[in-house]
Amino acid sequence: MKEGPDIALIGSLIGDPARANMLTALMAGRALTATELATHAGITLQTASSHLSKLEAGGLLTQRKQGRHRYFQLAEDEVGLMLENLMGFAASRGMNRHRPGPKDPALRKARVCYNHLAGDYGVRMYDSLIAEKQIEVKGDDLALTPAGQSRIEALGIDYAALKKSRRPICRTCLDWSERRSHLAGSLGEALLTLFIDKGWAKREANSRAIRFTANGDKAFSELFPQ
Amino acid sequence: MKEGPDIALIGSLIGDPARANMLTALMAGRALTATELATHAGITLQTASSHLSKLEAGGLLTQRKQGRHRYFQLAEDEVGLMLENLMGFAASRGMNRHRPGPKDPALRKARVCYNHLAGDYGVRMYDSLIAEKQIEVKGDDLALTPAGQSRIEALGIDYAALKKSRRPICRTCLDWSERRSHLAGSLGEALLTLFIDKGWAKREANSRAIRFTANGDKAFSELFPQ
DNA sequence: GGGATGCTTCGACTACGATCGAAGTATGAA
DNA sequence: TTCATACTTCGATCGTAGTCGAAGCATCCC
Repeated sequence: MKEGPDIALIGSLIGDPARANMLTALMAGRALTATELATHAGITLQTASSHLSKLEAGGLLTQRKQGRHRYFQLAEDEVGLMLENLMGFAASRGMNRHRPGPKDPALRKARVCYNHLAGDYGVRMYDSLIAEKQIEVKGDDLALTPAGQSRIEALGIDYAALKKSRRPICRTCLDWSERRSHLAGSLGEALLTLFIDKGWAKREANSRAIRFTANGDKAFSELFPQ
Repeated sequence: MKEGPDIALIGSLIGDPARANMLTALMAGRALTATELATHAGITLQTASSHLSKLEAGGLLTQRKQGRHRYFQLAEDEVGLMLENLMGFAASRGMNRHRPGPKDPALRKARVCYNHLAGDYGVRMYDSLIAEKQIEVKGDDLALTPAGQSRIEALGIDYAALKKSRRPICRTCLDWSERRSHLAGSLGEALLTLFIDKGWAKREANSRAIRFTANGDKAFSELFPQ
């Protein structure tokens, strides 16, 4: 009895609809203010404030003060991974809050998973990187090969900077729409940033969806052939 | 707003301490009766009954009637995997219900994860199988190699029977104590059953811990060298 | 300074869900 | 049949957590 870690604590944190909405909104990767999160959850600012402090106490969120705003975001990569995993499970049980709407296909095609690319595009990129041996599965985690390293540097990603951080560079994340792995970690983040900086892809407002431009689509397909 | 699957539903199911205790108890893999689960959770039978019907409605549990008993167990492999994943997250946040006690080391050494072996032994077995190319990572999932197939048949496992089932034979599961992968799926289950049938290992009562005998220890090390 | 805006804290209300006693159903044993 | 066990359903109670109004800080702008 009473063995192991306390899953009830996290469960209850996620279990409240208002908090779940906030977390889902934060899965889009942007840091959001308390007011924004309140409207996302459909509650008043006071209530949101109380929820946010609980989520922060539980280690799911961190806040940054900037002027008179407080920006909240998911505390670490692990939080995003855990949430995506839960979403996958919920989706597999048919626990959907909405009948699949017009937005759904866009989300399945390409979306933000906290800070990296997910959906069909995310999986395609991952598969391509594996097939071309630029990343490889090493025991339990993912590693960048020398070939992969020079490749991403050619793209303009600062490998040294990635390496300096304590965060893992590569890591897998389970996709709830595709039910397949895609690339997370600081490299996953850097790649998504790159696509956006280059103007290949754009985030849709108030959504996790990512829209690729015609050029971006072409460039992406060339970079990551099927 | 309101995108994606409803994580609040599962969250709230897991979020109640009584239900979390029941689920944790069921992670030991045995099917338990309502009365047993009630004592595990420290509540009366009536309350337990209400919780159990909720968990069943949520698709986390299934029940089997046997005489006047009702045996409850986790609905599918996915449920166990999801719970172990949550435990891993909770453990990483230091959310423990108890100060690490005397039982803790035993659990870390070898324990049941729903229906397969986890802990140090589970990870060792997994690593060994990979190193000897008896299972291999194939894209996103695990596959038994021809060498692995004849190997497990030599051990007395009915490969044809495993293959017939719709369940995946091999699959990875994230270990919350080791933070590494170990082998789940029907093969994982068959192997654990084998160890117990051969008398190499024994389940401890009312615990997820598994105790290997001296002989079992030796046999295990020979079968799965480091 | 004065007046927004953004957010937190306090206090009170409310509703939902966990809880258990009591009664009801089903299975098994004698 | 009768009694015992295993469990469910009903009904009532009770606590707690979510909710918001009002007031209190903090920051920024003019």
